[in-house]
Amino acid sequence: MKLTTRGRYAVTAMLDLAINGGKKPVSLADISGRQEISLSYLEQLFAKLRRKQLVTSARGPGGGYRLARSGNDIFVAQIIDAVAESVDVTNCQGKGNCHHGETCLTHHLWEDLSGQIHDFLSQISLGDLMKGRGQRVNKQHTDGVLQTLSLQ
Amino acid sequence: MKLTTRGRYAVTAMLDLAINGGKKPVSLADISGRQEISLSYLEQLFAKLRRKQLVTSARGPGGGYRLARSGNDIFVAQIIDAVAESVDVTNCQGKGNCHHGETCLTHHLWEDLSGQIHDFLSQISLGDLMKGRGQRVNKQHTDGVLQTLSLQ
DNA sequence: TTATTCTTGACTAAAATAGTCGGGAATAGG
DNA sequence: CCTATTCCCGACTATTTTAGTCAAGAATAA
Repeated sequence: MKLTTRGRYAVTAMLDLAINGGKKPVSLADISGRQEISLSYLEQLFAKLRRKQLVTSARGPGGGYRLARSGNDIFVAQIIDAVAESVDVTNCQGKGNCHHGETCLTHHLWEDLSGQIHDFLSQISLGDLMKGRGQRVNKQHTDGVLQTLSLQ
Repeated sequence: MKLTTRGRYAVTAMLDLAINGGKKPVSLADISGRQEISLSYLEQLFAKLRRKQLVTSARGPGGGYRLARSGNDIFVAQIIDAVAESVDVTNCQGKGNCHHGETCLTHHLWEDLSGQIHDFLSQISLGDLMKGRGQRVNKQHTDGVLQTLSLQ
């Protein structure tokens, strides 16, 4: 899990799609205009989003992109994972010098931490972001964890 | 808030310090050896950690670094913030074309999201990471949010 | 038929990251 | 005092990633 402007672009573009997408698909040119992201760059991002089946496409005039499913079923973690290469965590693995040492300990701890962040972002959907500003969202999770998101 | 290997290095190094730091300070050479991080690179990271008062230093033979306070009072978010430059979020602000538009909306939503991640990482201390592997940590927060961290 | 829009791949510029190098300054121990 | 150790600091470099460009092509609605 990497958090950079790239992921921000993708989330922003997907949110634009969620907001402006009705029956008609939304063209990248429109998103590019509204969000001030380069068209060609958007093309690269949406190629990845499509491969991960987060959006569907339609060519030709009046074409564009649609969310592949409801915004309530698309989560921020999925978007970020789709556009960002996964972090390489193969730093000490396979080497002989970290069998029982500290390296692997801290290494795994970081992996766990990264997993926590991932889980956290897996709980926030595009729908949540749309409900958005000035409100509070309470979500009950399967594992009984109560998470209060202040999206204000 | 950016999550890259740089932050991982810093968290790893600080955790090494928390584990191996007793009465004696820990030298960067030791950390470099154990964690396989370049000494000069560690020097850069610790210069920032010191400026943010997360560690204290002692020069000369037998010198090194110490945690500035208990590991229970040093949080992952503070470490990452110390070594990573803050993300520039001044993309649309100050321009005339985003007064009431979508740009500012999504922009702020991302800011909020970033804040959520920050809050999340502000709840995990070095002490939590040390208790570590194979356990579960329950933390009760001031705002009444129950957060279950599985550090396994 | 044509304009529109996605699709793809190769390429480039700029920025961030990771790491190097060399010279200092402080200080514990002899 | 001398010396090895360790932090301290700034400049520099190589590599990788990011962001963006360009060009050609395929599908399709009107």
